[in-house]
Amino acid sequence: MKCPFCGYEESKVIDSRPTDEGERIRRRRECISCQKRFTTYEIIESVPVIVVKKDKSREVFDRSKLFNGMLRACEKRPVSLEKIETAVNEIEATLQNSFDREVTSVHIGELAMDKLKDLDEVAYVRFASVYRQFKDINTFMDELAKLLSEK
Amino acid sequence: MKCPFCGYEESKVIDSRPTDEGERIRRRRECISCQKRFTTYEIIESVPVIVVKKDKSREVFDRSKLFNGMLRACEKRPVSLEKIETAVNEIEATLQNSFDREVTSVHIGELAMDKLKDLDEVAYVRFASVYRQFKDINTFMDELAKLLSEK
DNA sequence: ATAATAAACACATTATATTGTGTATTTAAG
DNA sequence: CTTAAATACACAATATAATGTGTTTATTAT
Repeated sequence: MKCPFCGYEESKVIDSRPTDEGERIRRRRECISCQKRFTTYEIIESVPVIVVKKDKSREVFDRSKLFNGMLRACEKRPVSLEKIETAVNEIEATLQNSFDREVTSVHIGELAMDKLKDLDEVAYVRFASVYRQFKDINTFMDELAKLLSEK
Repeated sequence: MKCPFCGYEESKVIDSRPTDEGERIRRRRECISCQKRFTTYEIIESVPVIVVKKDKSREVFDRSKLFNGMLRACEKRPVSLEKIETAVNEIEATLQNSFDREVTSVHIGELAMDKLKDLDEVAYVRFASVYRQFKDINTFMDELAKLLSEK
């Protein structure tokens, strides 16, 4: 590993300890060239889940959006909140455990539909028909208008 | 290192490569217990940078705040997560390499705007408008008009 | 569409990191 | 101000990671 002080490309480990109950490894390194010491951490690759929509735009996965979408689909249907919550938990876990950094909105929609299919057929059909989103420059203009009016 | 899947506390390295010109080490690990694989990165400990805000109050530089601000600006825009991440990395590196332990929030905002200008004009205008809090509304509208006419 | 780049995978050989034990020092908390 | 926790440091014995080479797949750019 490159030395942060002199930029030399080799350093050796002089101490190595697990931290945070094994979640990380802290290493103390020493530069081969300048002998200066520094600390490093080995961490598990962070996987922020990003949703890629049909128009290729991206946004952070929002659990509550998914929850609300599924809840709307289940309106006046015999599906308990607990069941929806469980379904959302399972979908979220699926996204976290997949090592894809980006997931398509279509894929999430499919996961949601799979769950709804098992929960309630009517809710499933509703969701399937509503799961469409179009965003363009007009959305942007709306946001701007809102910001301007606040001023 | 603890397995992110089953939580078992031992895993072994099956591949190890330097990345980013030796700035990091990427390792591919396999859980001793469940055999599932995951990726880790060894990175140099970040030296805390202090941000001086407009009201002269100070706080530790929070990378994720900058990331989120830029991500918000890019919301529903065709800017990949990787590009934002790269921009944030470069800004963070700039801050780390500056000799000053303290940086103004204004300076960070300018660095972010410079990056966004190259990534996406709409994102840039959004960020700039929020960041400058509409001090010069006409300049802002001019930029917007320019963007719309290009469409 | 395709070329270039990066990540994932495999495997063998060499070299280096890990771990226990112990002390000292710094940092955070009461 | 004192104590607990985390970090830094040292060293020796053992186990594991690093590296070269090469193939495959996935991602990004042209």
